Amino acid sequence: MGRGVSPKRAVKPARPSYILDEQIGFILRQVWQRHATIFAREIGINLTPTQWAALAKLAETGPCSQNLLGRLTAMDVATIKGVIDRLTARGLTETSPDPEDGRRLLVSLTRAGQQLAEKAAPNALAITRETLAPLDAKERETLIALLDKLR
Amino acid sequence: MGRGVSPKRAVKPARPSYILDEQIGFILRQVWQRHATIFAREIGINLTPTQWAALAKLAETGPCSQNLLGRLTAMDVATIKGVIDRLTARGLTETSPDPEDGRRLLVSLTRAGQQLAEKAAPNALAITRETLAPLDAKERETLIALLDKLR
DNA sequence: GATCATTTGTTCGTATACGAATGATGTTGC
DNA sequence: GCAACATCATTCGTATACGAACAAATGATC
Repeated sequence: MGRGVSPKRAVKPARPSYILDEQIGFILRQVWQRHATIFAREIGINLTPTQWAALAKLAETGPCSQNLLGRLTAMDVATIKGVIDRLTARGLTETSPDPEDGRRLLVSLTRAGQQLAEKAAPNALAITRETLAPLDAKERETLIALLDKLR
Repeated sequence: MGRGVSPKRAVKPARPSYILDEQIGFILRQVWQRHATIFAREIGINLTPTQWAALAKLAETGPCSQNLLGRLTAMDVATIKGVIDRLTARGLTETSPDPEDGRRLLVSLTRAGQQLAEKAAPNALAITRETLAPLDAKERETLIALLDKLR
């Protein structure tokens, strides 16, 4: 049925209106996956991207409260707690109550955490480079600028 | 130590070499997060981006094996199994052994799944539009082209 | 200074993610 | 036909993610 009805335009080829592979969400997911793969291979020590974000941010800004660290690293309060719990269990971070605010939990790097952050930073930079390797300098700049508008 | 050694260039201002917010991985994470937030608000039905990817792909290509569906939607075999299990429990997909290959588990949309996919597709397109709303047409095109190189 | 709203942190429940190990089934080479 | 290999699916363990509900501490307001 529906075959040869009219010579005018027949039935629409029924091209599905939604193509997953063309959607920005799916593309972002795949690009992130590729980056995560590169990260796992190159970071050297046993660290996830999230754990590294927390360590790097602590190294960058010094000790801060757990929730603030979560905001600085774009993590939910529940997520940052899990991350810090695991880093603390590994002796890379330590926590103490904030004397100035009884609600806050101050998070800081241990010496081991500091040393690891220093050791891993070059690898992390290499990961950034390798992720962007398919692009030339101008393309990299353009991409970052465009993504910045979508943050 | 190292203080006032030479008047030539003194001590480097110790600007940390690794700035989290400038790294492509962190930027990608934040952009993805914004997209996920838009998705959750706009998709209408109770669906995660991953679940929608599975439904949309099934609607696009018809029934296929669970692992192939996972590859088409960029999911690990363990992940796609969880997704299909939950979609099947909700009556949106169904599975059956492949008569041609005893290893395969054929996944297909139920009628309810089909109807939901049709109903959600416009919302999904709107999500894509809203995610890219901060960019004009040319910028959108450029961004997609650059991200495609990084997939 | 008592009340109310905010902030901080914890916990629970659900849903991705993915590496690794395992077992069942297919395919290929010989 | 069978041995080596690849593919498919399941399961386990660990680690994000995040909404929601909760309790403790703080701040704002009158």
